[in-house]
Amino acid sequence: MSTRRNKQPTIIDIAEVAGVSKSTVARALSGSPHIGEKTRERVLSAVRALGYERNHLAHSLRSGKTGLIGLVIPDIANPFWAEVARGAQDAAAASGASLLIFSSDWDPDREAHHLRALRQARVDGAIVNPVADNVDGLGRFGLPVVLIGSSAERFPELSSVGSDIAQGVALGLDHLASLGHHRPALLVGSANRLARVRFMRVVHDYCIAHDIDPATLVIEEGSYTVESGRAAMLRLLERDPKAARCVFAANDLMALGALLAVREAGLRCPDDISILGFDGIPAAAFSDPGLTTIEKPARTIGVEGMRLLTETIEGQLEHRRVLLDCALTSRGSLASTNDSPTRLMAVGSN
Amino acid sequence: MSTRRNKQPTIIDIAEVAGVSKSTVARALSGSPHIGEKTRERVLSAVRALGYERNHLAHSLRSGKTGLIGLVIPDIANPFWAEVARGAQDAAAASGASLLIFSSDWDPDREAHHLRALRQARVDGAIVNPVADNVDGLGRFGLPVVLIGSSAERFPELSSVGSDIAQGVALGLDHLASLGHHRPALLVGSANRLARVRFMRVVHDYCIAHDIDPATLVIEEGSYTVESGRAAMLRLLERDPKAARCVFAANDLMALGALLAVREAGLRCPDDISILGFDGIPAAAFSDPGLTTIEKPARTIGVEGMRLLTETIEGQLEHRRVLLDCALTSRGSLASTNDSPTRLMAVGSN
DNA sequence: ATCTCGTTTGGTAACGTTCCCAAAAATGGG
DNA sequence: CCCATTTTTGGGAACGTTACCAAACGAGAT
Repeated sequence: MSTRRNKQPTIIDIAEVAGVSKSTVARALSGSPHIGEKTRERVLSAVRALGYERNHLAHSLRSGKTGLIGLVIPDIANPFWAEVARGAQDAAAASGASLLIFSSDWDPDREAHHLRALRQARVDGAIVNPVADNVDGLGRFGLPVVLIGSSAERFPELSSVGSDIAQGVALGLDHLASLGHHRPALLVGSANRLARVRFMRVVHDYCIAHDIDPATLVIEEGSYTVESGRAAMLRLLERDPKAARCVFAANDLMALGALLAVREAGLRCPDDISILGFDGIPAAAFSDPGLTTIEKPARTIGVEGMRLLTETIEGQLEHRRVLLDCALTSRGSLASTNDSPTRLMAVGSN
Repeated sequence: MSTRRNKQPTIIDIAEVAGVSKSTVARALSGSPHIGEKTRERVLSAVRALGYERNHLAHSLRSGKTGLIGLVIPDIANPFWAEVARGAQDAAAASGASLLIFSSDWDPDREAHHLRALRQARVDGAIVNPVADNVDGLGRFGLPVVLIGSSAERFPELSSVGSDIAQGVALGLDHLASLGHHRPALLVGSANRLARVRFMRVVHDYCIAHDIDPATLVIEEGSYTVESGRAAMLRLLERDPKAARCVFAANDLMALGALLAVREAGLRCPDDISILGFDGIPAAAFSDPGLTTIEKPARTIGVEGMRLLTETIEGQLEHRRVLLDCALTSRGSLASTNDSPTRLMAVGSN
């Protein structure tokens, strides 16, 4: 009946040492007022002596709360999502919760698999960036959920936090227009991805509002990777070397790829071709020229997502949709159309 | 006594529906052979009908295994560690485990805090990149641990997996020597960081072995960030503009910072100054010129760490130290000393 | 001294599993 | 058709915690 060796002590061990019942130990540990001052001291010193740490599993099983939060994002190795994860993690740590992080790789099957794992782990809730079109999987998740990122608006009945793409795109297109680029070529993502549809719709709306015929825009398709951006830019240059003076990419990786392609083609950015990115990944600061980009508030998305989820779990919040503003980060990849038109000739003849 | 509404069903609910005892349900679920074929069918169809999912908490409490693995790294938003995390996560997912990821921010207190949280969550084991000098915290962790990264050798009694820095540094210095750079300037990390000490020792050993006096090496200190690398490079150029023809940075971020500083100073890489990085972060591919770097097998470190940990947990493995080879990724930031000496003049007079 | 009231304590039943042991049912041989 | 043996099933107890209820205790009022 003595303290078991080689195992973590339980409240029963404590009770034995302190000479009280386990109920009393539980009271001392939970800071209940219904306990004498000297007994509390005795229990707490026994706790210190044995190095007791409460078994979170048993606590969770009894109380129904695990202190675990699920985070399902496309790819933790992707700098944007890593930043979101960091924000969520900081917020979670601040409220004493732990994060279970999963990468879905934009695969609905994997997402469903991870959601199931989260439910079985009895997480208190989850923050999810839902992939394309599995409406049902999320619907029957049955736990508090906060959606993050672009595709959140597909589920208007769930709380969500994302960056305001419409505001970001408008910010970018306004800025490009102010430099004289009224009809930038677009580097968009794969046709089957929701983000592409949304990006296109926002651009379309902007064009309508600004008396530009959307049909006249030059569009190339990539898959959100550097390599696909490079290939798309090469296709663009091949299609019409002179037409593309300005490119607006739907994410920074493709923009950086475009930058590589421009250099590869013997052209210069921004002198010959201006490039505007979207996301604000750290790597955009290290390119030459530095990539001017519309920066999504990645870390804040994680923090706010966690905050919304906490409130949802505590039942204080019925439903909310948070849209965070994007910001323009100017580096060197944009030039005005009035700048050195001769330069284009010089390099073109090179 | 009927199925509770609005709650996840338990094996008791299943037992009721299938008209058997909970023991029988447990047997059907665990695939035990001691059960009749038709009863198993009946139970399983009840499981499907109710949408039962086993409560992982109760299972863990009873069995003593949680299927949770802790991962403590300096910063999940750091591309190198994000890549490690991805590798660990893939390996974990393959064996049905879930990862609890924590960022220590190189702070021993945070690390200790996270290790305590992991112990309370009753994780089956942990993969840790230990920060500087808290030998004790890890020693009394009391759970299976695998160390990853550079500082692992501080704890020779624990299994660990890391990249072979000595091999990587030798690879880099050999390569630089083959280009005529026999005495590269060194951009190292903060003096209080273990990684810096190790890097320096390896360089020292290499120099002794190659008849180079280590004392003649020019050394600048940064703190593993782009900005600190930029500042260090600027100091280096100020110290002696002509001396530094080649810089070997202890990590890629500082190398990229150095690249920015070189450009800022009106010089060119690699024509005027060669830069070699260390790590192999994705961003190194997007700079101009692309950063030649010694690439650590980040993702493999995560995968192998997870593999070692699994074996340790299962008791198959007593102790092992795995060292993975680094690889040289050549991009464009290195030039031979024989290349265009006139170029230096031309730019220098610019 | 007795009674009441408030504080402090212990006992016990959950939470949902798994595991062991014994009871029941099915099988086979005489 | 009965007994021995195997297969299948049910009834607990346990994992470590929390929560509720009742018992014990002291103190103050009568």
